[in-house]
Amino acid sequence: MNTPIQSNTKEQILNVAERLFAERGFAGTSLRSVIGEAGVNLAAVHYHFGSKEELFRAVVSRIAKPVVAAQLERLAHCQANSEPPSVEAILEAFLTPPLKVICSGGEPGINRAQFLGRCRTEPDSIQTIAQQEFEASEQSFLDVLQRSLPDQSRTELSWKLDLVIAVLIRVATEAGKPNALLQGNSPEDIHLVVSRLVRFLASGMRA
Amino acid sequence: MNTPIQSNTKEQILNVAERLFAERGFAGTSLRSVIGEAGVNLAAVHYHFGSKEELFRAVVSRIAKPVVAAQLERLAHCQANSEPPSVEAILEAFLTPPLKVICSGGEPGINRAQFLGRCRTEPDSIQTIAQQEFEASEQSFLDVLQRSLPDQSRTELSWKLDLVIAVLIRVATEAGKPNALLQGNSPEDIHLVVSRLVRFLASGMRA
DNA sequence: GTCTATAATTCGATAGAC
DNA sequence: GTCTATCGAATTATAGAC
Repeated sequence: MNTPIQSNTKEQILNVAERLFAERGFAGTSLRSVIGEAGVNLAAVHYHFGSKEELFRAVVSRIAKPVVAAQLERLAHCQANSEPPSVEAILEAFLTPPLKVICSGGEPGINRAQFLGRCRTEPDSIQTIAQQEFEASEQSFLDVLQRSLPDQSRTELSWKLDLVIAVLIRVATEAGKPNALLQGNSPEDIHLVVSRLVRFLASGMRA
Repeated sequence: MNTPIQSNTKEQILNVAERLFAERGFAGTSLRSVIGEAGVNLAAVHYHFGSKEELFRAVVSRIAKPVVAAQLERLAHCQANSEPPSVEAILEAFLTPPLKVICSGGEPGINRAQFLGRCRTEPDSIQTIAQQEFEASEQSFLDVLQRSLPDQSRTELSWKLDLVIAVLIRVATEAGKPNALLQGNSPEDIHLVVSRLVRFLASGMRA
């Protein structure tokens, strides 16, 4: 069984890049600072990722992929129960996966939350990269929301979902801090927080 | 009249620091990059502000002071009309001043919005500095909210107000972009956006 | 004082040996 | 896959003409 051992260089770079991007932002993080802490060669970054932007995209993608998959699965599940689903069910499907993934990671989890928050204050060219990774999910949720709230324009639902995401990211970034909404990372903790957020947001979506 | 002319060195440093902190974050901004663009000596920073952290606080403070003052004035005004005021009136008093200040500045206004967004993704030690500058206002609004919504615990109102701020900052940061909620900066634009946000948030505050 | 030319640095990216 | 060496672009600093 000569299964080629996956070098840990790639993952090492991703781990350091995730933390440094979270701490210093995209422009503030040089590739040389990443390879320094990761203990790898500069050329390895370009070999594995191609460019700094693609490295950034890979960091986003590693976070986004399981989240988006879980969101779409939950969305399909609640559509199977009723079509269109209630606003509450849609919000629950949207909010639960990111909170689960981000909270179940300990120290790296905090980095990921901070990283996602950072993405939204980056210049447009970078913010777009992050946006693209979550776009498929957001469009699907917008489609279902549109059917659940047919009286509202796409534009209106669009900025409302954007504000839902702002709330979600704030909760994730603050997780674990004193007085934060989200303290532990047990399924019960997450379920409680999601139901509170749904109550906080659902009527605003309808308004 | 030997009134000492206020050197513009201090303001110059503040202007450049505001922009660089917004673009690169606290850690990503070196004092040398600030003094470089400001055209002043490194020692001037320590003379006027004492340290990099205090410079950061000064930048926050310059943004926060007029915003907080206007918020408290509006809060007092709506308390004069009815005590306790409605949730809608409280939210309107809270949201209007920052949107006005941030939107009426052109290019620097965008910097300020981005800066405030950045603050919330900084490490705790830095985030705390920003928090302190807005604390007086937030406490006052929490007090009034508490009387307006006596059934909810302080803790509950606290995280809800925190999410209101997350929404506010998102709207400010996105201002002017395509599909953004806030496009222009006329009083009518701002009033329309505030009323939409109040509708989006008010029922969630009560839930 | 202001402007231009250029030297020095930093950074992302690539080629080629191993 | 990893390394050394180097390129080209962008930025910053300095020198010198006017």
